[in-house]
Amino acid sequence: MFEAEQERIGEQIRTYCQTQGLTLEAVQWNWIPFSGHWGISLPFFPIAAQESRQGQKINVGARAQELAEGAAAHLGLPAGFERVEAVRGYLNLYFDSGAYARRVLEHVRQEQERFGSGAARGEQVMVEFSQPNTHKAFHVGHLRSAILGDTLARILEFAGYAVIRANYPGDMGLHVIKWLWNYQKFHKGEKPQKDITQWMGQLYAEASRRLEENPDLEAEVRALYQAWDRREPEIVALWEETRQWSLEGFHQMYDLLDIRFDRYYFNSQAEQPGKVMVQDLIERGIAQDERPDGAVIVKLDELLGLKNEKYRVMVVLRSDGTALYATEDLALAKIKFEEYPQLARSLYVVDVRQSLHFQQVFKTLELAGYDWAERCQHIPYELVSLPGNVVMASREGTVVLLEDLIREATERALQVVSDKNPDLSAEQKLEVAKAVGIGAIKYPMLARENAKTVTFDWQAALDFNGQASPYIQYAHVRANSILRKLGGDLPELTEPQHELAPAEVELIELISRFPKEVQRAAAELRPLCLASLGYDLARSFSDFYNQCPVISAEPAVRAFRVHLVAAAKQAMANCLNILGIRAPEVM
RNA sequence: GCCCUUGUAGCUCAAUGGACAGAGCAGCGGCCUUCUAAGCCGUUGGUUGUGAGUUCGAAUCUCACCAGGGGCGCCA
Repeated sequence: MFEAEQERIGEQIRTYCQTQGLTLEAVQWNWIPFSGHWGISLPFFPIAAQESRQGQKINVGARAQELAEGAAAHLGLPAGFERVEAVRGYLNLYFDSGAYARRVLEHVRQEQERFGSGAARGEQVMVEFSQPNTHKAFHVGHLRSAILGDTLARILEFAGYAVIRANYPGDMGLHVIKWLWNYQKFHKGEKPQKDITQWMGQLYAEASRRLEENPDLEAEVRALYQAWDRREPEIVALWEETRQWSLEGFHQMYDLLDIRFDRYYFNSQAEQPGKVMVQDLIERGIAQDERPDGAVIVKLDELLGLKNEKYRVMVVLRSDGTALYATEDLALAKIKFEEYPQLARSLYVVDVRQSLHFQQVFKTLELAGYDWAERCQHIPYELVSLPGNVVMASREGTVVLLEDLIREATERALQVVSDKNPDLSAEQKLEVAKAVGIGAIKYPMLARENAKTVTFDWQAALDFNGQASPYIQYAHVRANSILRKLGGDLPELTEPQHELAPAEVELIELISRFPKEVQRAAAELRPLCLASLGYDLARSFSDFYNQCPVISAEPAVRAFRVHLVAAAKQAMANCLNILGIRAPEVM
């Protein structure tokens, strides 16, 4: 937020270093830890070490301190700062706290819900996520891609990118045929009730069970698959109708989760174009057709002349000529860039087990000469497992259905809100329960490194205490409560006339960090940065809330603190919003 | 066999290569005539899997090893 000053001082330090016969490459400012004041810090060890490497016999620590002291003397006291010190090899510059505080709060007041957002970059990014299979249940295991992808899209958008949110449902395959077979034979004419995906999932499980109990029936399923391949109108019509049911079911789910998409691509739509691309690869000698004895493959390591196996061999078409996922992924990538030629990046939020697959697909596209291949990137994430390291799988029956989880979480939240705040209207209570319940589900999936497994257990998921989203929401509500009680417009914002309490200092510091953390989260594609900051903000606000009275404070102090409360509330709201979690006004 | 990934407090997880490795949960002890106790305060808890290396400085980078998870020609 104060880059201009930092840069100017960085220049001065560089000049100072030159007078010492040293070159300072990049000025990397750090935060000053455990200071209780704001400021920026620069270690002089790298420069001292530079001298050491040039053969001078020096004590690096002592020399760093010497240089820091020299730099401090050279700088004097720059405008906007109230103290400069050299400590243990670090140069610390402390902002003029009154001016700094006013500036942060003023900035938030002007930006409001845009606070923390980056300037538009004019760069288009597609984020593909969720990819649910139609004709199947939607369980907690599917949740991570949906939530992670949605939040990444929000982060990128807020950071200044033009984001296209894409979904890619698996709407064809053996699982769909099985479902259709079971429906035709045992459920003809039935229509889904209110929990659509649950019903679809039940029918799928039933189909699997029937086939397992009586394997002879698989001949019927195969026959049906062939009918589909011939595109028999009756089958196609049934597929289209039932697929729509699934999509409606997904839509209900996304609605509950506040997740939306701009564009849907379908598995089935990439099948034929994929086969065309494979034919092209064969003709150009990139793919090898080993049919009828083998499949169509791309020998990636061999083509690249690699000695160690890395990309291995990718099968791009089955020996019977039918398409695989790989076939379709080749086409899908191309379809995306045909539709959006300006895409700077095409991201795939897909679980980590498919890392090799995506490396193969992207490398093959690169070999085929598509210049956009290098703009494709797989964003891997680990799965959601159950305690005891049990992976959720529909077939094993080890799943927690999403409907059940959402219902349970919101019911639990409703109970708590009714208990804590009985005066709210039934409508308000329900709204709060949804915000809290959904937030409690989302937060643990975001406050974790993408590459780390999320272990789902009911107790932790429904625990609304501690480091969880209800804590942040609650802090937001408390801030709102103060503002509501004071009512009316905010007084004029001036520099604080009182000495700021440590809790005020820390809170302002955290608020000021938000814009940078947004950029970092976008650059690293890690929602965790913001999940952590949101929690830190809430904790810091709670601290302030307990130590610094607002309403009962004397007028001058109150005038300043009201603005601090408003800024903190805005920062927490923006942070929650970017995570896809609602910030209620009461709870 | 090859590749990827994880290992931090009893448990779940943090920590832009930087100054004393931090939270939550669980445990124990306190705090509601004071802006919502979904909160706050106090307290207990660590040779960052092991061993080397790079660096002025390593939980973080490199290598080896140990342990868990995942992936490796027609599953998705």
